Amino acid sequence: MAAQLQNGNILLNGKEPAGLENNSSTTTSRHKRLSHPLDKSERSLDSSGQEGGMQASELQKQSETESVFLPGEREAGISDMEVVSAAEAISGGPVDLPFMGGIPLNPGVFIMTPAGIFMADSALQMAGLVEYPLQNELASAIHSGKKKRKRCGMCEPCRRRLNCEECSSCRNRKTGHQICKLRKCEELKKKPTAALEVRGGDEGNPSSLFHRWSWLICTSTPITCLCPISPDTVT
DNA sequence: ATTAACGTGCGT
DNA sequence: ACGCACGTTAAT
Ligand SMILES: [Zn+2]
Ligand SMILES: [Zn+2]
Repeated sequence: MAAQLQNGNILLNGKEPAGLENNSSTTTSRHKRLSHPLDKSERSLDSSGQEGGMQASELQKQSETESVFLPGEREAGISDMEVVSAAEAISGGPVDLPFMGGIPLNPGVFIMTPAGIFMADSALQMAGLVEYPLQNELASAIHSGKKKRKRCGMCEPCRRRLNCEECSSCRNRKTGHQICKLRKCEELKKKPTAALEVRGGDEGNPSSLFHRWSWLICTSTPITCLCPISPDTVT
């Protein structure tokens, strides 16, 4: 039973058990190609006898995830992605969005949607107003060449919840150790350095989550939140 | 202990 | 440049 507020595990966007980076001199995965290049079949043989596919949590997510109340506007070919973040967060469902984790929840945030008013752990994150501070935190770490980056959780690939099971990554999961190509975070695709800068641009994009949601998001000030919306404020 | 998946280097 | 295999880290 851990389903209750996964994002509640406030890691604090700050320090983790600091001072642990002095083990090996290896930057990360110093690996060598010592094996013969032609032993693929051999590798596939090692099957741990524990694959079958996804595990409980994955399956669970599949079943739930139907409630969508976001302003439809992009419902063309939604397979198993798009909109969900808010729905799940609100419904108290399983929230696996990484950008929700490790963030000091802002208790005083309300979100108004055509479906009603809700309170979110952090509407800002939901709206993509604020980028993952965790990532920012890691920025320095990245520069210093350490620690693995985490998926942003907001890009389209990140929002997919099912492995396609057909891409090379899925097919070679055993040996490849890579996430499904269709689920590979756009952010992680960028070079670590590039990911640090730029980003954002959301504020300028009219079709961004920001513009789509900013009008109904009241920051701070809980209860007294009177959505400051005037007919002419909305674009 | 297991599982997921990032980072890296080599072969192509 | 790209894909693959593997070491390794982070989370369960
Ligand atoms: Zn796939
Ligand atoms: Zn992403």
